[in-house]
Formats: sequence, C-alpha cells, structure tokens
Amino acid sequence: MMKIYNTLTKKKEEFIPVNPPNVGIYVCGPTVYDYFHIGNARSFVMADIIQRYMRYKGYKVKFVMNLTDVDDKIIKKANEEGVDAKEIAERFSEAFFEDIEKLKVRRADVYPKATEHIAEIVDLIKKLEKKGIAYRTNGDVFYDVLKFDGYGKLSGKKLDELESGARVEVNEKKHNPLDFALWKSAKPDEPHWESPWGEGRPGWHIECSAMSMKHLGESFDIHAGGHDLIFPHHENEIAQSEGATGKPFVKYWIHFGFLNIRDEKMSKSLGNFFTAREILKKYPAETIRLLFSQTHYASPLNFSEELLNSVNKGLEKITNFYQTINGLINQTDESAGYPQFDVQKFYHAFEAAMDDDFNTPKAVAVIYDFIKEANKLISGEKNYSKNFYADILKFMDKTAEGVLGIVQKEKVSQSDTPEKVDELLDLLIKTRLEAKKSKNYQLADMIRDELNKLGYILQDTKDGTIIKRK
RNA sequence: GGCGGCGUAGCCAAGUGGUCUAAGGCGAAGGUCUGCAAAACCUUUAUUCGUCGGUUCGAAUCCGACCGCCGCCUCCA
Repeated sequence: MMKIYNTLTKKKEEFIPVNPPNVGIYVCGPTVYDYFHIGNARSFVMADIIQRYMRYKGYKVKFVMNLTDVDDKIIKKANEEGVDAKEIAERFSEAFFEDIEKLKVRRADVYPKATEHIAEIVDLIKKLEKKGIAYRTNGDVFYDVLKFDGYGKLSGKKLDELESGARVEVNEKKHNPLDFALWKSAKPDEPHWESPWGEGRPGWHIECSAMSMKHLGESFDIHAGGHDLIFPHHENEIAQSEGATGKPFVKYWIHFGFLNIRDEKMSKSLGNFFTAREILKKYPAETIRLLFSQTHYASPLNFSEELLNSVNKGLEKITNFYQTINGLINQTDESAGYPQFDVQKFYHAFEAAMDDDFNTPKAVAVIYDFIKEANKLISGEKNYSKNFYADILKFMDKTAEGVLGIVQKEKVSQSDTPEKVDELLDLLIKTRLEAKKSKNYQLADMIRDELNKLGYILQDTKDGTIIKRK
C-alpha cells in the first residue's frame, strides 16, 4: 500500500487514484525568464522520482508540467534587454529543457504553455464570471475570495486573519484586498490577447487551473510544487477550479521542502543561488540526484559544496560497484554457482521505503545495504554464476537507476565502446598479465598507468582484471 | 500579529509509543586482501535523540513550558 502525505488533509493517506490504473500528475514548472537554480532543480528531480516510482509500480502515468511563458518577470527582462518577451521565453524554455535533460529528468508527457492556452483560460474566467465569483473592474478581472467557501483550506489560513496581515497588497480596484487577478488589462508594449474584457493577459494562478484541467480532467490525482506555492498559488488554483466546476480539484497535494543556503531559502531575490547548470559543470547529475534523494522531499535541505563533495564520494561507491559487476559478468565462467542471496528481500525493502511517502533516504539506504551484501560475497573466495551478476545489475537498473537515477551507466566500458577497442584492451590486459607472471612489474604498471591516462582503470580481482571507465 | 515546520553522532540524514543499547552515507582510527595499486571486506566511532517537566509498565517518538532556527502571509520550486 502506497501512502502519501497530503498537504490538504495534513495526514499521510493511502494512495487511491481517481481512475486507476491511470494517475494524473501536475507539477508547477518554471517561469522561463532565467536559468533555474539548484533549488528549483530539487522540485523537478523529486517530481521526476515520484513519477518514475509510479511507473515502476505499474500505474499509467500522465505527467504534466507547465511553462509560464507570459509573466511580469519575463516582460521586465525583455524590457531590460530591449527584446521581445517572446524571445526571452523561448530562450529560457530551451535552456530549461537542456538542463532537465542533463539532470536525467524524464520528459513530461505534456509541457503546456500559458500562451498556447489563452482560449481555455478565457473560458474558465467566463465560467467564474457567470457564477458571480469573478468581477471586472475596467479591463481587469478579479476573483472574489469571499464567494468561495473553501478559501484557505489548503494553507490553513482564515480570511479574517489574512486580512489583518500587514503585507496584503492595497489596491482600490479590488473588493477585498485578497482578491487576485484572473485577467490583467494590457499595458503598452506588453504581450496581450483579445478577450471579452478587452485586450490583456492572464493572471498567473488561472493558467495552472486551466492547463491542468485541460490535460488531466477536472478532478485528478496529484498536484505538486514547492512549499512556497501553497499560498497563494495553490490555494487560488483550488478556488478557481472548484469554484468553476463544483468538483474536487486535486486529490493529493504534495509540497517540496526548500533547498537552503546557510539555513536560508535559496532564491533569486536573496541572490544566494547557484544555477543548476553551473553545478552540473562540476558534478554529475547522479550526485545531485543522490543528494536530493538522501533527504526526504518535504524537509529542508541545507546545500553546500562540502555536502556535495561528501555525496559525490557516496556516488563513487555506487559507480564502482556497478562497474565491478559489469566487469565480473564478463569474466565468470558458466559453471560457477549461485550464492545464498535473496534479491527479492531488497526489492521488498526498496518498495516498502518508497511506498511510505516516497522515503528516498530509506530507499537509498536499501541500495547501500544491497551493495554491501553483494560486495561481501564478491570479496570471498568463490566465483559466482552469470545469473547472479545479472540479477544484481537488474536490481540496480530497476531501483537505483530506474527510480532514483543515481547510476552512472555511461561509465560501464563495454556498453558504448566499439568492438575493436575492446579487443585491443583485451590484448593489453593479456600482455600485462604476462608481464606480471614474469614479475616484470615495471611493464605491468606502465600499461596500467598509460591506460589510466586514456580514461581506463584496470583493477585486479580474483576472477581476473576488470576495466572501469573514469 | 496570524499560520506552519524544524532541532537525532564531527558533518549529512532515516526513524514518530516496545524489534532503538537509534538505519544509511561522508569523515576519522585500526586491521585483512594485494608485487604495488585500486576496489572491497572486517572492527571501532550516539546507553542517547535542544532543555526542563509530565503521561505511560515503557518515549527520540505523546502532552506542556522554555530555548534556538526556518518558512508562508508580496513574486518565488
């Protein structure tokens, strides 16, 4: 049984899809005005792990991540550079896709863009207006929060408490300070579209309501995003969607904890951020994914270079193990036996961890336990059968790589090396073994050192010499 | 001011009523294997879970107070 902590109910609940085996997941994606930072990356990677695990469990997942491509920030950036807002949006959309691919984030099934859903957005606002939940002032349309009973149910806020808060925007066009814009009238030099309320552009919150319901239906399973989106963004999405349809909008709300720097939230406005691309220049994607996996998705994660380095060491252990098994599977002879080793036990432990609200730190611990137990056998006197090594690789491929994405597959030599090179490497290894036999260690070490310079690591094991890639 | 969260070893981090004399990773110390490496293995590294009280046969886990830190209430993953 899979359990998910639901922000809406503030409880861990059994996961029962609205329409099994289908699962609809919507994650708030980027506003494409700049490169995303490593804190944003955390949300993208954790959402990726969630959808990968859902697929692992056999659910038919439809994963949707929106791109906000019309927004104040984009317009501001465009004005600063003296270019079209569209150009900014396109440039950083492209960068976004490059970066998530490097992070090994599986492609979403749909990446809806706000500018391509203006018709749906307008329809939704019309519905709200018809129901008397939205009102217009000049060319703007606002949502009337007092008209929706459930307002505040996600964030646990009460209307009167919010109103007394000191930081609510004052705007005399609004009936209530908490009312938010559904449609903004066009200002000069801003992107705009035709609408029943005149030319303008959509507010931020309405985009997500319109796009998620278009691609996943009026009621769907999971909606995820950063903790900072609970209020007002997700609260407003509920108000808009349920206000318009009268149906429950989302069954499970998942929120990701922040990535902090020295205990402070990483953010563009504080300036304490690293972009994902600059971190990716120094560390492999797997290190970043392992770092995120080692903390529960909802907890804050204090980011630092030292932490990244220590996680990188942990990754080396996983990579080494995977390389070793790939080397051994080619060395062993068919006659060797299958050891006392219960792979199934590890699958169960992995699933138990992931089923419990995606407890990735525990799942990672299972992977390490698995590696330790397998290494223990390998370091013994006996040789083992190909089946044994194949089962190990299968486990690593399905769990560590398939769900968490923390195996550096490209570092396995034979998978991407042309045959000729393999044959030449074999020849060198044989030569080196001969040299070792005649105690010509100078020659043996020279071969090893020179190959090392070319990116191949030779290691002597009881079953023979294996090759790893740097 | 309102609402919410967090505090576990040198560091990161699971665990949320008995299996906890607390998982896993990094680090540190010693050992094994090896021609040397590398990798790996073995042993050690929290009788204790911010502090003080309480509930209970039993608490890191529940309750209360206090201390410290953070977030949301404005755009933000």
